[in-house]
Amino acid sequence: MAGARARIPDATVARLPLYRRGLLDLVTRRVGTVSSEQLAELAGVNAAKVRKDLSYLGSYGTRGVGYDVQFLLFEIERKLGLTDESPVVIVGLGNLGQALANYGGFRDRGFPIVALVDADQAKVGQRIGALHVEFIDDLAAVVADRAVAVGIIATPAVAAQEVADRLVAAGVRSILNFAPAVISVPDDVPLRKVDLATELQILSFYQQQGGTGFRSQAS
Amino acid sequence: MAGARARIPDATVARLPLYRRGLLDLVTRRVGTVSSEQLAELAGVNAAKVRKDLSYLGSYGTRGVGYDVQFLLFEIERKLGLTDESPVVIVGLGNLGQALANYGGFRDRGFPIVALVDADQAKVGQRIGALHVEFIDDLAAVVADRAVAVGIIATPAVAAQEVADRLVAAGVRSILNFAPAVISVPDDVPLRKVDLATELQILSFYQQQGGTGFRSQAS
DNA sequence: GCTAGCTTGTGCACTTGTGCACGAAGTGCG
DNA sequence: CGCACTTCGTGCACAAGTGCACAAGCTAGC
Repeated sequence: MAGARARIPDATVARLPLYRRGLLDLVTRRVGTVSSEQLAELAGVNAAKVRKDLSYLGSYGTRGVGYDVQFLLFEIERKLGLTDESPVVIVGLGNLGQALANYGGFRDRGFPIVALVDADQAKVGQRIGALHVEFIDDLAAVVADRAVAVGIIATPAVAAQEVADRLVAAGVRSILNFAPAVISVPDDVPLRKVDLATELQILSFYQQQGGTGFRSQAS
Repeated sequence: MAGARARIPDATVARLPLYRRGLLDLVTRRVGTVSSEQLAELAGVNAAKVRKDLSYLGSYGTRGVGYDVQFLLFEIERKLGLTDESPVVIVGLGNLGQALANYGGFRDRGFPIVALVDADQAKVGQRIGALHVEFIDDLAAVVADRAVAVGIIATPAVAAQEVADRLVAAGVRSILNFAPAVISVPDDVPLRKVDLATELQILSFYQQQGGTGFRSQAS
């Protein structure tokens, strides 16, 4: 019974990309089926959790056999909404923004970067990778023309909220914030924050405490 | 009653850097005391959570008044182990590694990057920012000489585990992994993983579900 | 000193997440 | 066919995290 399952828990959603990566690995290795045990190994979690997580998607496994790699991969991608590409705009092209612009990992996984914008006229026109930097006032036009779905904020903290407002106004549907600032957006715009220094500080705590605690994970 | 409090919950540890950032903000604005309400606003969480989190550190507030900004900041930094700098080595200088090397946010927050290493001889000697790239076989010497405490893995996925092993062998005390791979390290080496594409996939899910879910946060 | 007004610290109930343990269901061999 | 074996799906108990609500404690004004 697949249709109309209960809501997928947040913790499970956060793990689906891990399973997806493991499955992609198996696909390239021409593996046809996988057990919860093996997938758990690949994703770095325990087998019971894998089975429970996957059961939220539907009953896609076969007892005594395991999960069909291709099919499961497809179902996970469908649930994650990765069937179509989601064009991305990066706002702010300091060091971090430039790096993200050059980082191939996004395009490979269905999130092509289609525009770069900055508020600094000195940066406008500059070429980074295959794109050139555009002026932030053109954001609305850029988003509309290229069907941009995701906005990445890589500006200094002080500019983050204003950029977020402009991204939302321009019609971007979700936002990933790298600026070390708390920003607020309407409830219907999913927002996530990544702060590299925060990660180091958390590591520092556990290291000081003498090791163990919070094995792996993040995101 | 400050001494020998119970263990600090993981969820609280993950928020301490947020409070710290808010407090730094207040310091520059010359604010002397702060209420849980205000700090909650700055950190993007609710006030009850702030109070409970801070109570794990000890009873550092004053009823009717709030928390002393300077003092609280100091206590949080002490608990996070940020009293001394933690030198960082970056392994792997592709796009992401180079970006991280140029990103000033680490040094500013007590994590100076003191070495860059790569397995590719063509990259060795190349200058990035104030540093030049060194060969990975010299890792142990580099770590020992410059008291490196943290290793950042920014290599392709296939190399991640081997690099992790070498970092641990060289004496690095904690690891931040940007490679899209699950790696394992000894229990006494704190490990965190950041995967940028994972974040986008999670956003994609909530966006597809029609907005709400998992407001802010990450890390 | 006393009262009015804040703000902290925490007990408690509730929600979410985790993982064991086991029944259900499928495979394959003799 | 029947049996041994594998592996999923899930009920259940426990652990962790959250947030309300309120008593305790502090300040300030008179």
